[in-house]
Amino acid sequence: MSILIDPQLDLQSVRIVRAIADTGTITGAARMLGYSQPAVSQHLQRTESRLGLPLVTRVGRTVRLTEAGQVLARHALTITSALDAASGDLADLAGLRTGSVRLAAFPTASSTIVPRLLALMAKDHPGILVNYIEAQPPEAVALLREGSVDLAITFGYPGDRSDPHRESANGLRMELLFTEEMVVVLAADHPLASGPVIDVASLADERWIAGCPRCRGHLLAVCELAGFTPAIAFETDNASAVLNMVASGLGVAMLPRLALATATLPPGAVIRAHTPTSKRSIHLLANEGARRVPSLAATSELLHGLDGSDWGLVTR
Amino acid sequence: MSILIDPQLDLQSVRIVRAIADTGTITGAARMLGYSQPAVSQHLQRTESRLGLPLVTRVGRTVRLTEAGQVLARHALTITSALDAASGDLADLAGLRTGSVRLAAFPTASSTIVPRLLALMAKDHPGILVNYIEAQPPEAVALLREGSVDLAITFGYPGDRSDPHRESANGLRMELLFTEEMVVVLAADHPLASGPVIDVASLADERWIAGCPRCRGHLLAVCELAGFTPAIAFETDNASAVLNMVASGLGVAMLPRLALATATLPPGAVIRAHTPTSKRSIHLLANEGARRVPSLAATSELLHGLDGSDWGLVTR
DNA sequence: GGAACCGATAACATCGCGCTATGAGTATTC
DNA sequence: GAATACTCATAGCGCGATGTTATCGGTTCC
Repeated sequence: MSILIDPQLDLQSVRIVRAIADTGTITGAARMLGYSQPAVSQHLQRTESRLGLPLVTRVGRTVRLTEAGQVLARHALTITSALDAASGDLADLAGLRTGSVRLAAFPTASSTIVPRLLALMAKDHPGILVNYIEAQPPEAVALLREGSVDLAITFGYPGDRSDPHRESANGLRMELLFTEEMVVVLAADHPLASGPVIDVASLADERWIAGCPRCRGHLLAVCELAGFTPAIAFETDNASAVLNMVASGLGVAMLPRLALATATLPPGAVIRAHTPTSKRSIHLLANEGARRVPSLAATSELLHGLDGSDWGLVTR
Repeated sequence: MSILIDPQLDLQSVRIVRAIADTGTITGAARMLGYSQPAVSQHLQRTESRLGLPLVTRVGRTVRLTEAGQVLARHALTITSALDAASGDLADLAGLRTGSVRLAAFPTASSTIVPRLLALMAKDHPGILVNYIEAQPPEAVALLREGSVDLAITFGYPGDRSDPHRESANGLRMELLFTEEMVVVLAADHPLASGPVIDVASLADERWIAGCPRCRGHLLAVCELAGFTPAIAFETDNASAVLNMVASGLGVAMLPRLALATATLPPGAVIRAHTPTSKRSIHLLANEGARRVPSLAATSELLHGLDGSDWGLVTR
């Protein structure tokens, strides 16, 4: 289990001895390795003095391996093939022939963005294994920070003061993947459902159904801007539940467009734009330096190229 | 079969990544490897930029291996153990636990010096394999020159102009092992057999039995010095044959003392010193640089320590 | 909020390691 | 047997890789 390698035995020596074994001359070895003849000659002498053993003896005008040289030459193949195997594996990683990506994304993405990504990955880079974990943005960031995950897909709201650009510092890099509009969900028989666009202020007296904590935070911010504090009657991060509660007349809600792609809109609910309009952005978070890891760079590139317009996502 | 190793992957990187995998921090890795923390940090950055792949990511105040880093760490054990195996084998050679010696010696030594040497080698360095070839001095030198043999035990005569010191140039090294006297062999009933010392000149009219070519050359030189040219009736390099021929009254002979150790003196022959006295020397020849090869140095040392006085050899 | 720990960076010194030019010894050639 | 060509060794040189210490920013823990 000793990690101590004899510092007196370096790769160059092994390569040189092997080349001499192959060609029979120092000059030939030098040519094979792309060095000048004196370079090989001197290196050999240095190695011999380090080892305290001659590796070659002069015979005639050429050179012949001593017993020690022959021993080294015999080991050379093993050593070089072990190194070749290692650098081959590294080349596979660099060439995207192998590799793995550990990805975290928020729940709504699990049934929209992520499946589409995985299909693309399987097609373009079949050798790369993707490991997916569902996590809300804060947890996803934590996983990223502790190194349990390589990439995190998160969302954020413009005024959000918890992650927008503060994450880009501290070694984390944030890239914008999509933006999407928030929409208001009303019961189909709601009086305001007749108009195409709804003033949020006109919903001041409604009962609200809120989503996840961060979504609730955004709702509060929007309503505050409109001059009121919403009465939140229910909370659930299940979009389908929200839609059905609205359809049942339990209240109104504000959802991102993407959430609507995960659930079928029940007959009793309608979707409307609102003013002042509000948006949500979807980010890709990665450790600084992920760009240099081929598998992560490839995943990132595919994500950036993804078309989410059928879900109401805007690429930019 | 490519010998080309990715020059972008060096041992240091492998060691560092492995140390980081073990300790979890760069500082710890630096301590483990005996470097300063910035050294490891910078080396890591260089390697990453060479590879085009990050190997670590900062997490909290420590550091974590990326997938590439983990791959490299997994390979690290294989690579280091391959190197450890190589340097272990080299250490065995250096420590005389393994190794081989290819030895050539002249025929008479085969049944005298060499067996004694082999016994000592087996006792002192049981891990070292000795490969022995019998060869007359000229052939032994040729074998040495062409690299087929590591050590050669030869003999030479003082006036011999073929190998005494000319060999010490040209990359061959010659060391004196023993000297021995030449003796005259007479039939027991020979008139001169009664005296203890024989004047060579008094043997001018005898028929001579000569040995190997070089021995014959020496005989000619000695006789020339005594003022005559010997009549050579027979030639054989088999000492036992010579002795029996002399015992049968076919002639007289001059043999080295060592030759007498290889054959029992038949009753009909006697040995006498002669004047002017002549000597033969026994050498160890080796390629320059053999002193630095442990197995050859050990063999040489045992040879120099050998006691051949019971064969009439003089150590010096 | 302060102390301790970790990693990154800056500035700097050194020496490993490559190069070219050249010399000495060996094999091949006519 | 001299001329030629080839191989290895040496000298001299330059540069860049790879260490070092000092210091700073950021994180964790009490």
